[in-house]
Amino acid sequence: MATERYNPREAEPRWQREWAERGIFEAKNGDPRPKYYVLEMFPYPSGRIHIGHGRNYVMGDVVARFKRMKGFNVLHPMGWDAFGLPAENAAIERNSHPKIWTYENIETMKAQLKLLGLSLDWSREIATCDPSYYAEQQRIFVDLHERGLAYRKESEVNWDPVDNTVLANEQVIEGRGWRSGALVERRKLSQWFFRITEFADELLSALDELERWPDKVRLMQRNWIGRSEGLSLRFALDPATAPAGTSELEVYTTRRDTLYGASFLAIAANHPLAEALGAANPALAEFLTECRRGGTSAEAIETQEKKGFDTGLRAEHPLVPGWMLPVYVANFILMDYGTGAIFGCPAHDQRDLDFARKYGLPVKAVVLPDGEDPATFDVGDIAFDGIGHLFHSDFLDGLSIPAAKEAVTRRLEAQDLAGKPQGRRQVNFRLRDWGISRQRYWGCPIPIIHCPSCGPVAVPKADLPVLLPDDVTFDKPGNPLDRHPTWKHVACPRCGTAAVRETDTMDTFVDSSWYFARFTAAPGEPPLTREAADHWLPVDQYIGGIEHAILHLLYARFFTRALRSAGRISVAEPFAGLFTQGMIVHETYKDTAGKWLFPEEVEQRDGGAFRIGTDEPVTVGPPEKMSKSKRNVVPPEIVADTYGVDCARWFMLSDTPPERDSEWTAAGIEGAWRFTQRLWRLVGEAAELAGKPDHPLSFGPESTALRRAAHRLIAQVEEDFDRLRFNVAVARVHAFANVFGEAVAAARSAASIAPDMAFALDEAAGFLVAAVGPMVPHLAEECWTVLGRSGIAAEAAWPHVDPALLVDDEITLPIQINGKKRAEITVSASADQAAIEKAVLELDSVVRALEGRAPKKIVVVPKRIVNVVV
RNA sequence: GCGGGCGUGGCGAAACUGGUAGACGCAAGGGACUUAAAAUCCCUCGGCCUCGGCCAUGCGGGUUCGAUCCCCGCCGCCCGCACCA
Repeated sequence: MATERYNPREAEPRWQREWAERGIFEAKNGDPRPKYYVLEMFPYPSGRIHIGHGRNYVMGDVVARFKRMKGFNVLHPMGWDAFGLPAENAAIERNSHPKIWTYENIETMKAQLKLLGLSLDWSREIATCDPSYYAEQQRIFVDLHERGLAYRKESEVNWDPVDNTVLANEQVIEGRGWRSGALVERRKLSQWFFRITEFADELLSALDELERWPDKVRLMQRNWIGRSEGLSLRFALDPATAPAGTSELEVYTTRRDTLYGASFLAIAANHPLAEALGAANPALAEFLTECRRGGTSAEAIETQEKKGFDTGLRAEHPLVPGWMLPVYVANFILMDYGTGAIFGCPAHDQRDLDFARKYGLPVKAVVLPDGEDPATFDVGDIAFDGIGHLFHSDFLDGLSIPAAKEAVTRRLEAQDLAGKPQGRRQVNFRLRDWGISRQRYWGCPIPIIHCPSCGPVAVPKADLPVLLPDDVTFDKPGNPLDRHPTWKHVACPRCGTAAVRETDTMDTFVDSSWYFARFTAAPGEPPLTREAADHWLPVDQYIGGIEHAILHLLYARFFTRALRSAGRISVAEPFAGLFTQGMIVHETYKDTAGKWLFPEEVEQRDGGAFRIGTDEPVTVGPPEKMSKSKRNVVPPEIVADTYGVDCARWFMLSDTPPERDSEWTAAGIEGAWRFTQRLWRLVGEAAELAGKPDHPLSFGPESTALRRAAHRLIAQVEEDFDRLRFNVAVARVHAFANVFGEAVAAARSAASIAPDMAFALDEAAGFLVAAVGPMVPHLAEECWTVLGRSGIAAEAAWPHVDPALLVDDEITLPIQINGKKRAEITVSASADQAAIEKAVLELDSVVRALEGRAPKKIVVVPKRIVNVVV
């Protein structure tokens, strides 16, 4: 009997060796088959992985293996996002070197990933900290620098006082550093930037074409880019109040329709005009200082009072000569958005209203909600920002908001102020250029040399790479590169005088902005060739966490466009399909002393939880994201040893939709174990019963029914894989296993097995193995052997479905009376509507339900339902 | 505050995006095999009753022959953004 247990501990390593020896997962660039590029977001080598990290790799692996079976030349690579701060922190702690820590972790994690039986092309493995990787990144930087896409400017930056480095806006979450969690401070520094705003419009409009991206991510990016259409409008300043040499003030507004409701102008505290006025006004200067003290944290902003200071400056309303508006400095105006100045219309903007009430400024409504009486309408304390029509607005009266916006824009475009149109249409973006300078050692050096006479000069490509020096110390705070005795001192490549290297390194998000392109180069090829990149890109299916919805995914999109404009590649978008998977969560356990316990230390019985060994009661907490600190982690090694990785893979794919969080439970993994064993038994038994069958001349009803189920299984699972609905695919396999199990049981108890049934059993077993192959690849190989198939399962073709077997010749239709199901009828699939109606009306249950009444109408939806209406 | 999503048995979930609500699994209960256990197999499993029905997809309306699905109004969770003019 072939019913001995399947032993994954023996079989899994054996098949992994076999795959590696055959090299079947190594993609070839010249392969004539259609390409398919599947990629999971590459990991940061932080130490060890737990089973929670495995989910997206397993999902990607199912796709990769499935597409391989479908005949694609699949690229499924893996690498390491290896630069970053934790390595430096670890180096400080252990008095070691970031490189040592990083490469040790890579080794550990690589072994763990290999344990999962992933069909990865390890021949293309990369680590971003490898000089061969960052050398190319430096060349790209130089290319972008030449095109003005990388530039340097003095700017106020987000400073993380714990990590001692600068953060991009995207990396500040609720006023705190995304990694350290420290409250971010503002500092002024000279920084390198990537001109992502150059592509703001493209990055926004191209989102519409990313149809295989989640709507949620597209929306988040859309909001982040934050396009607004408005009017840039210059106000003439009253010469009597304006500082010398200043005659006008430019504001940006989207609500130019409400211009007749204006009651003040406000400028940012760091607006040049505010600074000029402050020079002559000590009280104002003091107010400006106070504004600068304000924190940028969410709490600080929320609780911060809206404060203003009347500068005494007066500006003339552009549409009403002689109407003078006061100019305030206000602490809520941002210098880096628009022009750093606004006009306030309190009636139709809540913030302006609060400000106006506080400083006793007029509130004049100019948009009337439809249906309101103009004589009695009053905004009170809630500004009206809804839809309505203009009133109290001269030539705009009666216009809708969009019409009024257009009318005002036309008028001000035509109106002259100091020889130029007073207003001009302007599109603004919330998106800021990407600051990439980091005052860290363990990153890609920025290939720039600062010369006292030439200024910043790019390192000539012939001199690249700028290598990180190994001999650095971490005993003092600050950047080790900066205090290295010799590294930064070089001659200016242009004039030869003594100069210094840029000691900042690049944000590690730069490293991950092009790694998918780096993978397209075959081993031995140059790191980024247009030919290879154009062949493989875009990535057909990208898989990773939702937490990268903005940061990584926006940067990678920008970088791809930047590479294209530098002539390095031809594609504009890096990822054609994106999938954001949910996390694996696990209950948490605490002992009586409040110490976290690992799941393997806890036993659950009799409705309680107890510590194994001591029997001490354990407090069970709700499922949370697996994390080392809470110890609610499951190491892959333990799962592999106990159940095998196929079992873990099966469990990870079962039950929960892949985009949702999934709970890891002991009962769940047990269930997966039972099913994998059942698969093994069923296939083994079928193989034994069927022998080596020939194709029979005809099929009886039983064998046909089994074949229908098997062919339908393949068709359905194929669709499920294409839509990444792994949980549904698993359910279909279960359902088929039930059908198949009955057929096997019937065959077992039969006196003899007819040739058609022998064939059907063998075919069904093969289809079942093919369907589960991408999910449980090791088990599939064992089954493949048992079935006596040639070759190996990983290289097998996806089964061919006979379309004739997908259509039933009889169908069962539910029958509703007035929309409620009352009966069923089985008819020939070719029965026409009249025949169905007739048959339905003759049914006992229908006759009874009609109680002698004549049906008003009968709705027959072909192949779906019959509804009799009385 | 703005934007978005989600509410289906004890639990995870399905339901061809308007057509038999609860597929499939987990847990639970009962049974078979066994000296016993494990393993395996079979049955039951949304609620209520008069065993033929009635009520059930967060709540209340609506559209439709027919609504988990579409529309309107609530309630409750979750996520993103956050002084963006």
